[in-house]
Amino acid sequence: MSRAEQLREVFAECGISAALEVVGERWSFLILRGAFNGLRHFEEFQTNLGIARNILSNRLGRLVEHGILRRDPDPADRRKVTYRLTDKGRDLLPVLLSLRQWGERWISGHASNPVLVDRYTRQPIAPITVQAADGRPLSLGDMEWVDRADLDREADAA
Amino acid sequence: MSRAEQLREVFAECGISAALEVVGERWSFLILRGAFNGLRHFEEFQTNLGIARNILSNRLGRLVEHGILRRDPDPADRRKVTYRLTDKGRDLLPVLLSLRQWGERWISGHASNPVLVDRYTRQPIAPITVQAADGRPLSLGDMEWVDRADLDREADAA
DNA sequence: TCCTTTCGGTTGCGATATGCAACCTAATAG
DNA sequence: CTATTAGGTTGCATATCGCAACCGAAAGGA
Repeated sequence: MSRAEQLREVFAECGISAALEVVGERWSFLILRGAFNGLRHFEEFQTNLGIARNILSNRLGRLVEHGILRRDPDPADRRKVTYRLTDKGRDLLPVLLSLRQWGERWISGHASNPVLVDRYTRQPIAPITVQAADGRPLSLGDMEWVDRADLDREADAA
Repeated sequence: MSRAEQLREVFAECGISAALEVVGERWSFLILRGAFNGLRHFEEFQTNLGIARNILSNRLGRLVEHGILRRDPDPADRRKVTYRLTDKGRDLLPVLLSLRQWGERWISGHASNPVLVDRYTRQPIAPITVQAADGRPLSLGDMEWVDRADLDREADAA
């Protein structure tokens, strides 16, 4: 396989493409942010985010389809529908938070409100970093992209 | 300020909105992924990602404008232009990696290739997690959203 | 009971973004 | 001195988006 073919395959099967298929549209992240902040109903999302109703409808539908939100009727009021995060959706938190921290650091220049704190110590959460298996923080210079086949071969040789 | 006004302000000034203004378009993340994987030239991005040339041109321009990529002429061949990550761009790595890990876990179902390893131990990097200031991993139940003013008041009271 | 409001949408329409293919200019290669 | 390569730009068709108006079912109020 040529270098070019290899790269093309890499890009096609990468988890990033897969993830972007599902949450890549402009409003998806903002809807998820809303859900993490406690929004549950259509009208709440609409008025708080300022999103067009048809787009919101479409995005909520997609997120439900992909198992990121669950859609349930509200038992107390049958007009209402509640949207809430599934485990799959909740697992997007590191993505949202790292994006938020980057935006705070490099674009808006200050911490946003509200702050996400450790419930017990009341300390804000730490910046999200890339770490080694043992927990050491890694910077780009400490890391290397390795083809999985090569990595297996290294392991065998050792 | 009403609860609704408060929330609306929260959403408008949030780091996520700021970040999405810059890297929120569909192809931006994929271009950045390419840059992290060593792509440098227009034609490399175009053939490897399969992106339309006009869109690629536009996105590269935007990323350069926002200081995420640097655009330099290639000293060896004056037809060529090299695009490379700035510090601001490199700092997006946690976002890219957490998105990739999520896609691998919940969509494609398997680890992508190539693997990012610790250069010295040859171990793949750890899953990206949310941690407390002291490094303890936190799950959603361990955390709480707090208004910054309230948090300051708590600190004063203590 | 009838009237009004709320909720979660859908529909129509114009503006915007996207993808594709052809074309262009400068620089290099042969 | 011709062909090829690199990095775009242009035109055109299509897809997506945002806005505003509308809708049906369910509550709420008199």
